[in-house]
Amino acid sequence: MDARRLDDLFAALGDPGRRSLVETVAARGDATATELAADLPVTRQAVAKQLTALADAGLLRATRTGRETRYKVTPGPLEDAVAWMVAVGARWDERLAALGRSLERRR
Amino acid sequence: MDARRLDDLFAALGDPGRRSLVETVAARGDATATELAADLPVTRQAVAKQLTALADAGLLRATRTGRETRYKVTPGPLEDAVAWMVAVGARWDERLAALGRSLERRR
DNA sequence: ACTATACGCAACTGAATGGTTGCGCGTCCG
DNA sequence: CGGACGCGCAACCATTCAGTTGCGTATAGT
Repeated sequence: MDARRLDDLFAALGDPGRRSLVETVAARGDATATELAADLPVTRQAVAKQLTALADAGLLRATRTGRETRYKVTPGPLEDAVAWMVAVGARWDERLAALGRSLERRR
Repeated sequence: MDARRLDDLFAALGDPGRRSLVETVAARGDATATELAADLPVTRQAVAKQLTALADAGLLRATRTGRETRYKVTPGPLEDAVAWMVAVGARWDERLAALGRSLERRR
């Protein structure tokens, strides 16, 4: 488990605004910075910054086609985060332990 | 799912130092601020602040006995975080979807 | 009783960060 | 070709926050 990657991942998820962005992108399937900014009280650049941060964390993937760059969800890193939580909490929580076994089985 | 609680939770987990603290407490079973600060290049107050932040997020529970307050892990909130990740990523990742089904079954 | 220990609270400082504005560059379309 | 659209980069500002120092208080041990 790469600790450095987990750092970026959790830090990215730590901000409510960024987490909300991930939710919206997930709901839409994909989206651009300007599209997302249209429904938010912030500028496009602010959203773009957050999106690049999320992309750096591995949560989103940017694909530039023509003059627009679309972002979509790449849920792989979420598994690492889940794995960390299970590793920490399994000892004290039976449901997390069960989840850990389920995760292990699927590997 | 309480969004407010998730905010505190992810924000608490977002800091590498704090996450490391959770790991150490989990490994020891329980610990005090001074104990943890002894192995770290920071002061006790710094650690104490982080511990109270983690306690506010619901990840740790403080128990004062005599003149010392011991912290231990309360993994319940981690399930909420896992649930959020599953909700976001299940559509794009079969393993997360499977995890979601497993989580649902256990409810 | 006296000292050492362990803690919490408050004020301060420096760094990180979210947001803004301004600008320049590539891309689509009339 | 020329204007509009979409994006990224850079500088700047305000806020937040982690960490420190200092102090007061309660508990444990001698």
